[in-house]
Amino acid sequence: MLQLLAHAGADHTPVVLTSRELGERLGVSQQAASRYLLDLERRELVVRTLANRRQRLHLTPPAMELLRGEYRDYRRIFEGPGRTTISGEVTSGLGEGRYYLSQPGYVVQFTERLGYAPFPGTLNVRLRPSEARRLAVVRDWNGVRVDGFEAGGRTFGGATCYLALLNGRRSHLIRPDRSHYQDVIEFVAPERLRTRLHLKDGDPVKANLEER
Amino acid sequence: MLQLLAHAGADHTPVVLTSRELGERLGVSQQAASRYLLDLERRELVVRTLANRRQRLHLTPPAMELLRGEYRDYRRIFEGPGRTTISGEVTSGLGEGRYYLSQPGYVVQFTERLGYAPFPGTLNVRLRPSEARRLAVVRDWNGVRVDGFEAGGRTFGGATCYLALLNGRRSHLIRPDRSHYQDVIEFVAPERLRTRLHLKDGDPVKANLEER
DNA sequence: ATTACTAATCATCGAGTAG
DNA sequence: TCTACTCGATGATTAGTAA
Repeated sequence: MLQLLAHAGADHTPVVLTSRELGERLGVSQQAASRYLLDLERRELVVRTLANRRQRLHLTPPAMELLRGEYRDYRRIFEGPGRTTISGEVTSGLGEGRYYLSQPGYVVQFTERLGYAPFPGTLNVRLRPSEARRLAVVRDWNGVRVDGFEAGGRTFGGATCYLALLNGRRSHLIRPDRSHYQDVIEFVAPERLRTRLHLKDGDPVKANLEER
Repeated sequence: MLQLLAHAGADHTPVVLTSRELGERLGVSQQAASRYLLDLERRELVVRTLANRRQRLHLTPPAMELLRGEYRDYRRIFEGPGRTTISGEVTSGLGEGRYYLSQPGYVVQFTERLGYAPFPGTLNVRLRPSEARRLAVVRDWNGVRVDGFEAGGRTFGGATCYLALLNGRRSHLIRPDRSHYQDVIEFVAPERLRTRLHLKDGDPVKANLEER
């Protein structure tokens, strides 16, 4: 149903579609289509405006995210896992990485889903604009999800992690859902990369990114 | 289930997966997973070899075609409809187009699904190798299907049609499932293109192909 | 351990119909 | 017309268990 609505354009503009039409295209009855819509509405995947007997439908961002996830899965089958290289130079952050990676809410998730306890701090890498553009494709990859949570009266956002070999060392690129910077990216690893790789600000680094 | 198997690599090599594992990953019981497999096997989408209690699974070509169709649908949502231009020069076929397009089995399907009664004959266009390569992407598009059938003791293969503007005229590129040539493509239209466009062998033509 | 049958349960569907 | 309710039938799922 979501796929059908997306094809009809409900991803970018409200679309008028009767439940009878939807039912026909889905091969189910009008009643079933109506129920599906109610269900999707309840799950906040579809927003409906009922103007005198005609419903206008449009898809919410979570619905598009869901469809994009499916798209990613199918693309992985036919195009294979994504792979790219990105290079930049080491830079200093504002100590935010250390702060976030000391939050238990993040630590348990990183440990469970990445398979290692993260060193409490991130390595910041500044990208040149051309490199930043190459990073855009990573958005369409299937990464390891880290969910947002609330703690101590504030909310911590979610992120997606992508396996990386940073100068040959196992690490993960972290992409926060709400990213502030575009030219600085952060890596997390089981060890302090700066020490292990003898890096200082301005040193060039190269990361091999792999999907999954 | 098919998607899951494809991800596990069952598209190119047999994979050992218990029904318990499959059930877990699908969020259903072991019994249900077993039933799904039996069903898929009956529909010839999965081939199973049961070696002493361990089943090895692999996906059949029809299953991959089914998944590819899904992939196409999702890609259309996020990448938009495909569009390309292809050029070549008019050539003479062997009169096969006329023969095929006089088969009622094809005529009714073309008429219903393309929206016009096809002129009984195709326009053949010879491509240079560089152009032929650009045609490869069309394989991943969603086209109009024309199914194969049997008539008069022989079988006629299926094909996929793609909307084209050939020198501005509405027509369809025909891609037979079992294509013999790679450098010659065929177009069908409601009228005799050769006459309407005043074409003779060797004349250059340009086709704007659009998905859907 | 497996796969898969049977029986009971449960969810889903469409017909009829109300608003 | 439209959406969406109730309800009986149909279908699917799981638990228990056999092979």
